[in-house]
Amino acid sequence: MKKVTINSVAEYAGVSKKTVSRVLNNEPNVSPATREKVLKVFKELDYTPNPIARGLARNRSFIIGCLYDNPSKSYITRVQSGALEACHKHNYNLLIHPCELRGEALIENIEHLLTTSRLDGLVLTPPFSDSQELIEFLQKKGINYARVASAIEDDTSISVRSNDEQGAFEITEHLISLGHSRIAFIKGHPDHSATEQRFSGYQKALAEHNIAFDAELVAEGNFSYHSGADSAKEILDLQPRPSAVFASNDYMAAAVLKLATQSKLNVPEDISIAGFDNAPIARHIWPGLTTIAQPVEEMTRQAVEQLILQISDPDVEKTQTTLEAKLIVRESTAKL
Amino acid sequence: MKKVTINSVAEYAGVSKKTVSRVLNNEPNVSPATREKVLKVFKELDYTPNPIARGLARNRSFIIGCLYDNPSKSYITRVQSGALEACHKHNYNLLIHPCELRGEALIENIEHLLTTSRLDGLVLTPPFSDSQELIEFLQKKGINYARVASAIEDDTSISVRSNDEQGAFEITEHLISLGHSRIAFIKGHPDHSATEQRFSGYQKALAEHNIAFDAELVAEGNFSYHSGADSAKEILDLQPRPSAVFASNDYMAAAVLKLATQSKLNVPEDISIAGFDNAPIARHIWPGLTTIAQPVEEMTRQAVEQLILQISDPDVEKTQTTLEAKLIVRESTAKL
DNA sequence: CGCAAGTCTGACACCGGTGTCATAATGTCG
DNA sequence: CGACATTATGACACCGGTGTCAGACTTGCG
Repeated sequence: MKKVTINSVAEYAGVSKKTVSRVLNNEPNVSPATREKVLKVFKELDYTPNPIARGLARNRSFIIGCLYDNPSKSYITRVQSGALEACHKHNYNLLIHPCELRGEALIENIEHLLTTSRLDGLVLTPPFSDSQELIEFLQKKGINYARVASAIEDDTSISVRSNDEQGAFEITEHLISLGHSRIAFIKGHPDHSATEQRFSGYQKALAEHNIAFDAELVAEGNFSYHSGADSAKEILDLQPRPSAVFASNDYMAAAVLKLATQSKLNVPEDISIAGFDNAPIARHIWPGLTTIAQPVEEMTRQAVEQLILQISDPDVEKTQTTLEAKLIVRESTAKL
Repeated sequence: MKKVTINSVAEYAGVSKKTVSRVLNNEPNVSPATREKVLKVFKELDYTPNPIARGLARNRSFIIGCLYDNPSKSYITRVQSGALEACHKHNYNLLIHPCELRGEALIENIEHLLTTSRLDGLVLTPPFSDSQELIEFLQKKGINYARVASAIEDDTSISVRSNDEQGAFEITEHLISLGHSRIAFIKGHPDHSATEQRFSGYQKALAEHNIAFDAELVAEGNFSYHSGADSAKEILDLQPRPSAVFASNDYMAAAVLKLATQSKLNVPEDISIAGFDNAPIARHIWPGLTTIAQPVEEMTRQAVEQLILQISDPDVEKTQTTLEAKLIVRESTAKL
């Protein structure tokens, strides 16, 4: 099968390759007759323009890279789905690149990524959106990027986040309003800025309602189901047992629920459980988890939209947006 | 910031750009002194080769595309993870492209994908790995591809699958060995070849043990949690109620479990439930689901390995591989 | 020492498109 | 109908690399 290039099309149609290029890009100043003729040749020869050549000439790849290092599969797919929506709308594609924040080779890794594929921009999801080192590197290299769900204030980059502190405040307040005062808390991964935000919301709600903060009730997790299971063990063994548990995400909350159920505790009669994120698992288990719905897709979608805007016009102002999180009450929390 | 190209490096180092290119690609026939000199200039100017220009000259993008249309997030992330492992090993990157099999615009969609990004190859996951139309299109276009988890026999393409029929047979036999004979079955999505395979394994196990097949016990699902919930309703209302349910994947099984628990049935005492896939949810809920572990990552990894081999040497033979599925017994199934 | 073989290097075309600019063809208007 | 604006088209350089090939410079060996 012979390759069909713009040259063969031009020759076959009896026009210059520039004219073919004009038809290809719907540029003006081509007579209808010529345009028709060229379009017919496209069909006849089954011509497909070469995106690489195009990219070289325009210095664009129309590919956005998505960086993540996150144990939650559902978070990742939600991020991807939001990013893809924005990409496809603007004829971009999405390349995914999971890697480890802690690997000392992070910068090398990203450098290698940029050497093997030219990317027009990068979406940084937690914990990368919080990595000062990475951000400085990208700025030095002049790579466009957008930060998703980072609490770091920085008006020199595009950033879309949701109000984690407020969400954590609300769900803690929800538990308090049900009569709970002995509320355990499971923290997230220390590299994520959301971890501090959620913890702070929990503490503020306690303070607001004059409940003394008790460090004994706080367990260290890292957002993974497994870490939730470990923390659950600690918490359920406390004397007296807390009447409610607020885990920093739904996976850890699901782990608490599983262990509680295994231990013959009834949820929510014996203990209330709340999560965060509104991951699919929150409604796939029984009882369904009371949680905070974070607009992950929407955050990522907006971030990528902004990023693409930025790519096509570097002078556009870089905006910072904060979206609202929403309390979702299901069956896992009840009156004390 | 001025762009650093191979030309500026060559000029600065006082050599030809071809020599720079040689150093870049570790080609022989460069004197150690020259090589050192050029490498030093790389550092000094902070030079990064342009992957697009490279791609144009070599007619390669070093990007593999991954096609999917699957409601299961965990399946998708497992596919991605296997594909990424193989890609990174060979310095390829992965571009993801979810799209709808049923959209009448499938071919156009893929054509557009190939027009916007030049991909060196495509991994087809179910249901695309079963789409004759797509496969013919790719062959016509001369695009390399590999098929994952398709039951279609076709020795002209790379294919890696697991033995779904055998897996379904084993899990059904497991239920039978526990004393169950009234075993309900929830089918998967009709577009996936696995659906027929699993159904057939179920039927064969029944036949093997002289249990009459009863069409009333079969519900139509589509692999989604939601469809599982609908089917669960039908099944739990049957008179007499089946003593076991085998759902074609874990999401649908989880839906059955949730509805059963809500209906005050004890699992597995009152009803046994089995799934398929060993998705994370199978061990995140209580009781844990008895299921079949499919080596999804490994299948995809092998498929992409083969695909990359194919890309670098078109004469390599296209292989078909079948991997084993494995029964995992958890708490959701018990003696009648 | 002389010649063949091997090592290094650069000139130049090429990959398949796009941007710039000159020029030809056509249209407008007094 | 001539002067001028507008539209249509192509020649050519260019994007930033790689492949081919020729020529200069070393080396080995009879």
